Amino acid sequence: MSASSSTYHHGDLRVALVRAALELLEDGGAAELSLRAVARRAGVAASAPYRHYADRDALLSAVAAVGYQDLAHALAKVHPSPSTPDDLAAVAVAYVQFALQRPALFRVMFGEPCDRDSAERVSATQAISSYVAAIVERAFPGSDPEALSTAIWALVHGLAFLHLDGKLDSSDPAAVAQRVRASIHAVIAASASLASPAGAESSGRR
Amino acid sequence: MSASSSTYHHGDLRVALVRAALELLEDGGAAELSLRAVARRAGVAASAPYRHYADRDALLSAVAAVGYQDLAHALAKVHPSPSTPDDLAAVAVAYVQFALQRPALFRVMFGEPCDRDSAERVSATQAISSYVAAIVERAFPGSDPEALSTAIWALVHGLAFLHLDGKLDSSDPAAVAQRVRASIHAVIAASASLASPAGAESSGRR
DNA sequence: ACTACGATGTGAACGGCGTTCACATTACCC
DNA sequence: GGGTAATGTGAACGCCGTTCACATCGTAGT
Repeated sequence: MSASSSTYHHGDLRVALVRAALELLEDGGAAELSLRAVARRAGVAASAPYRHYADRDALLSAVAAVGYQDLAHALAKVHPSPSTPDDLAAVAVAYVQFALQRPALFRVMFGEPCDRDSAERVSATQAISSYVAAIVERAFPGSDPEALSTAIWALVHGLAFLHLDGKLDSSDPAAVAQRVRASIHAVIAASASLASPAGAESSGRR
Repeated sequence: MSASSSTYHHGDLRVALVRAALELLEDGGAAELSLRAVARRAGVAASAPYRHYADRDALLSAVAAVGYQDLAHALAKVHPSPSTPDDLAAVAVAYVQFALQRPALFRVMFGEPCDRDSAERVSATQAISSYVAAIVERAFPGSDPEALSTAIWALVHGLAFLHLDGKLDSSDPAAVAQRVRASIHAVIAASASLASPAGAESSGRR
């Protein structure tokens, strides 16, 4: 914005760098995301970012934090408070679509052995985890929320990565969505049958 | 081996490079895996690898191919022909353990936007896919093998990545195994109840 | 208003990287 | 043995992350 155009001390390099990095991620692979390229795009010298970020990983963590917020927003937009199996499937489709539409950002968020200590990352992870757990508890009140939410998060996350890496065909978005829904519905049917004590013999327990 | 020790044209640089790369991956992060470091470890000039591999990605693909074989071997060792839900859970635990024990190699295999055209990678992917599908068909003959095997592969793959990235605690191997088993059993119970509602043999727990 | 100081940006430099190219060396075929 | 293709070498290019001395700017204290 023009708010900072008159300053020769760039104004707000900290956020400008994150924005430049996001722009590079959008229209180019993650391979082209170098500190020097980000600085170039922001119009500063290659050494300027070090006044605001300790190293490249610190900037990447800030970028990832924005990614987590965007992902959370994309999921929330599907349904404010998902509480049925179909809601859950829709959220899962949105998760995978986010990964496929912004693959480079998704890899920055999840792909690399990043800083575990980054508070932003840890809290974002817990946010996702509790978000999934909340859906599971609403949709399947009788189930073990711990195991079921872990399983569902892993299932959705795995679907995203397998499509991203070309292990599953991602050329047709509709087919991808259908595949995600089919996978989710399998898990969902299971938990439903376990939650309702009516068909006791169907669960095969004990 | 000493078989190639007398040749000044190194003998078999092609496989020596892959072996050097694997050694570097084992006792160092994936970050230290540079072509120059691999060449150094193999005792040749930095440009020598280009006589055998088009570029760095080509060498990485060869390394990944070995990783796929190792993974297949590790899974087969758990059970030669898994056909019950418990067998499937054990295979899933082995999959996640492979990822945690050889994280750098696992990332090379699955992490990056690698060459899709590499025949080795494609066939290895199909091998894993059909392997999972075969287990599913044996264990759940009445189910939709397509959807169910996709879901299970994604579930296991997602569990591996979430542990690898620290999104799930991986400090205690036993706890990890328990978590994997719990997740798998949820899905398994569902498909079993769906596949064979009549013959409810006790397939729930070990 | 002037000055001193801390915050911010610059440019050059270091070593490492992937990759290329001309050149040297070796293995193999006739 | 001599020619040829395969294989390894060393230097070079441009890019990378990172550091450091230095320049520039906003601002607080007087």
